[in-house]
Amino acid sequence: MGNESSDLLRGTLTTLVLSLLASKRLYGYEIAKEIRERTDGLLHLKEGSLYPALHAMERAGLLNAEWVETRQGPKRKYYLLTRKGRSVLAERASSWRQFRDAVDRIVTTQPEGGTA
Amino acid sequence: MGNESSDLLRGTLTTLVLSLLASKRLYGYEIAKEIRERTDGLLHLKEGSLYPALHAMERAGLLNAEWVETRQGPKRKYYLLTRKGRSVLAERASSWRQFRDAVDRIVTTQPEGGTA
DNA sequence: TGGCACTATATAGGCAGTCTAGGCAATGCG
DNA sequence: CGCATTGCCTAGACTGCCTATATAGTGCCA
Repeated sequence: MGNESSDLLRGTLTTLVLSLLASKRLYGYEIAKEIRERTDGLLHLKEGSLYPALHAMERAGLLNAEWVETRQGPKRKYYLLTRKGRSVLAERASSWRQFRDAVDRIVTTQPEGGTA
Repeated sequence: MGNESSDLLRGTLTTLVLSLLASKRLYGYEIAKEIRERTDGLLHLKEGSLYPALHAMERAGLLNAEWVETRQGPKRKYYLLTRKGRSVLAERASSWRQFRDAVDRIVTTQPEGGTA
């Protein structure tokens, strides 16, 4: 029945990215690393998911991008929230909490019961 | 960018159904209703999602089904957890909590910041 | 009698977001 | 030189939830 953690991630990835970018500008590779580290490896979005998502968010006017040369290594594409991105983040974060609480209302309840 | 609440649901639907069936046997239509009511309409899985999901879970050995005639109206197909279903529920519920906490570690943090 | 709403299950086909798998380029290290 | 790491990117596959539709029995009301 598919990859569970990918499916859980679905619909949350955008919210996660927006949340990280709320406090400081980050580049793609860094976003992936942050999420991995801040969740002890539990969440790790693949680059094949992240970059297209970033592009979509940019197209949707949620992010602005800016290329930055580095002294060493490849150049980085930094992203930061637009005003619209900030307001979408607020909505998204709110729906996440509602969704989370709704699920908890059903899942966290664990009464004893018989087995078939 | 698609239907957000559907995407959030993705990967959780199975867990929700298993959770409900942990306490008592239910039929499909009833499951949908319960979830809608217990979450004040916030979560409502469509029949086109629910029935195929139930079939898949049955095929996977998580549920047993049993047809029951009713005095009035169409007959109902009641589902109840198998032993395997119960153990999968335990795993699923656990990953849900881990996922939930991981997301909260990133999303719930909302520092002030400038806008682009 | 016809029409509608509700209960109840079911399926086919579509959509979209994540993944797999690959490519490109620069740096540093053994 | 080969390899790991950083860093970005894309095409195509996968898959689970969706829309839309079908079937069928019941009850209600005009």
